Amino acid sequence: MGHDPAELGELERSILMIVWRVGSVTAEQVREELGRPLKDSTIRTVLRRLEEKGYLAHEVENRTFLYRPAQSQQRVAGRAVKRIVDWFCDGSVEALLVGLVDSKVLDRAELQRLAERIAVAQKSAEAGKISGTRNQEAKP
Amino acid sequence: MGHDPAELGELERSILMIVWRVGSVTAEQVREELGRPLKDSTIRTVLRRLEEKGYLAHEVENRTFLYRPAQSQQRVAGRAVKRIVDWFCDGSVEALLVGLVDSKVLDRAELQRLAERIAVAQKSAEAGKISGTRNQEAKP
DNA sequence: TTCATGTGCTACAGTCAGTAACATTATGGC
DNA sequence: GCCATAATGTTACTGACTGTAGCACATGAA
Repeated sequence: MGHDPAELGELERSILMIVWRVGSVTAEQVREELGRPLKDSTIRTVLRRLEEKGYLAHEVENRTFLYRPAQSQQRVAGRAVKRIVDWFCDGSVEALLVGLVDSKVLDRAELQRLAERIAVAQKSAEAGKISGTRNQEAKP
Repeated sequence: MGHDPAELGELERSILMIVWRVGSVTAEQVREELGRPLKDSTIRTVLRRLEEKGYLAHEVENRTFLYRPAQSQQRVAGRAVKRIVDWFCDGSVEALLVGLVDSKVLDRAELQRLAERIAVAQKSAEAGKISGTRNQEAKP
C-alpha cells in the first residue's frame, strides 16, 4: 500500500526544515529563506504537498496561508528511524546500535556519554520526558 | 548530487533481506524464497540493480551468479539512521533519542535497558565491538 | 548440432518529486 | 462600481526511479 512516513524529496525536506526552524511561515517567507530562485507557485505546490502528507498544517491569516509544522521534528525523525529499525534490524534497537557504531554515527565516547545521559534522564524522570524537550504536536 | 544510501524500493528491500538472511544466493533461490510469482528476469534485474547500488556483490560459480551482501545489515541501517539524524536532528543523536521516545520506538523501560547495555558493552570493550556481532563487510 | 540454462541488453508503464504556467477570486482604493 | 494587486486553485510537463518482463546471445552437455 501507500507509505506512511514515506520519503521526502530534497526540496520538500529543505522546506520542511525551514518551517520547523522558523515556526510559522508564508510561502513568500519560505521563498526568501531558500537560497534558490524558485517560482512562487513551486513553493506553494510543495507546501501543499507537505500538508497533504501530514507534515504541515496551515491556517488563513488575512487571506494568506500561514504554514506550521503538524509534527515535531523529533517525532518525524523517530518514525523514520522506526521504519529503518523494522526494515533492517528486525525491530531490534540493539542491532541498530551496532549499526550506529559500525557506520561511525556513534563512536565509543559518544556511546558512553549517551549512556550517562540516558541514565540521568531516567533517574530524574517522574513525568514522561527524556529531557526538557517535549513534543509539541499540532494544536487544535 | 545523487543520493548515496538512498531509498530502496519494496521489492529491492525484500530481496536484499533474503540475501542477508541466506547469505549467498542465486537468482533462482531468491525466486523461491520470495512468495510472489515473479519472472526470472525480474529477479535478476533487481539483483543487478542492488549490486549497482553497492548493496550486493557477486561471483561466478560454475557459470552461475552467486550474490552475497556487500554491506552488513547493521551498516546499512546505521547509515540510513545517520542520514536521518543529519537531516532531521541537525546531527544530534540526543535529539534523535527524544524522537525515539516520542514516537514510541523506545519506551522508558527499553531506554533503561539500553543504557545498561551500553554501559556493559562499554566496560568490556577493549577491542572495537559493542557486542558479539561484528560487521562482516564484503571480503576481497 | 541441438537443447537447456543462465546472462546481457532493452523496454515499458506507473509513481513521484521538481518546477511552473495559467485561471480565479477576493480586497482595498479611487 | 471597477480595477489592480495579491493570494490561492488547478493543471501539467519532465525526469528519475522501481516493478516487471521480453528477447537475443552464449556455452556446456547430450
